[in-house]
Amino acid sequence: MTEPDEVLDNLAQVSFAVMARLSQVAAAHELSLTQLRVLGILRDRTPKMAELATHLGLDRSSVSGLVDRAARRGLVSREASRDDGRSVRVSLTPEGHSLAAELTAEVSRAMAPLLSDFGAADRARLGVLLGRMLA
Amino acid sequence: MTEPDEVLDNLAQVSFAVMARLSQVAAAHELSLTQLRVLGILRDRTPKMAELATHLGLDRSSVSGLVDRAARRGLVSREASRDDGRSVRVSLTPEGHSLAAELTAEVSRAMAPLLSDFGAADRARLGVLLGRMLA
DNA sequence: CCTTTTAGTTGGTAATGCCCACTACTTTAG
DNA sequence: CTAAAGTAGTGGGCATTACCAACTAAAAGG
Repeated sequence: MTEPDEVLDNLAQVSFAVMARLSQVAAAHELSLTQLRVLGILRDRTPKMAELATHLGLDRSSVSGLVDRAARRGLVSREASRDDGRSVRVSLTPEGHSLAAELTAEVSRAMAPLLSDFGAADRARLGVLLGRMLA
Repeated sequence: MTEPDEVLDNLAQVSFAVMARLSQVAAAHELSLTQLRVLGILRDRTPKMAELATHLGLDRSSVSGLVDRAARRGLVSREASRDDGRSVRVSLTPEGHSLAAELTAEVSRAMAPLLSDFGAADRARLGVLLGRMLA
């Protein structure tokens, strides 16, 4: 009998639940999940295209189009690097910043129900365990 | 100051990490994440199209194409319901079943590193906490 | 019956994300 | 210093994803 690993199974299930909620928040603002991620990443970074691609786990060419569309909406802007004439730095516009802030709040609100019946101690425990997974 | 909720933040991060690993497994078999999900769902179910759509959180029309492509690869098959001439039941072919089994194993293998420095007690604790989120 | 609801498919559209080829700039060698 | 090799980003071509709206076929209700 193939004993399914319950922890991993739950982890996958929870991850899908999280993604569903994130997608919903994104969709409410006419954004894809990836665009949401981009805004999240740019909230405290100003990476080159290639770095952004690495963060997202995507091909550089995919990020080109992604940034194109975000720029067309006035959410991000490209600035040429002065130290390297090839690279481009991507950053949030003021508009992008305020949207990102709003999205952060909405994401928290959307995810909170997942922990609705968690006390402070359990939340803390979970936070620590999840944190160790990111190490 | 916007105090970021660390638990939720970690949860989102971990979820993205899980998705990345799942996508990798899927891609290694020329499947999308959604196709992987379909195979997972069909492993212990034989739903109608509409039920499958609900499970995936997708539009019925999206599932039509999804099943089309999976069927073209010989992984799933459609059978007309006899009790309802409109509905269609989707099920795994033998080929789909063996692929699904293989994928299950690979998914476990791909996700395991996330818990590499977890002892049995921590794994159990995490499993319980995650399980409560799914209730 | 005849109308309304339901199941599924089809067509049209936009976005995603890959690979490959290309340009432009940098770096390294010779 | 110049030629070759490498790196950054873009663009085209492609299949897939997923939406909506319109459609066909079957079922249910009046």
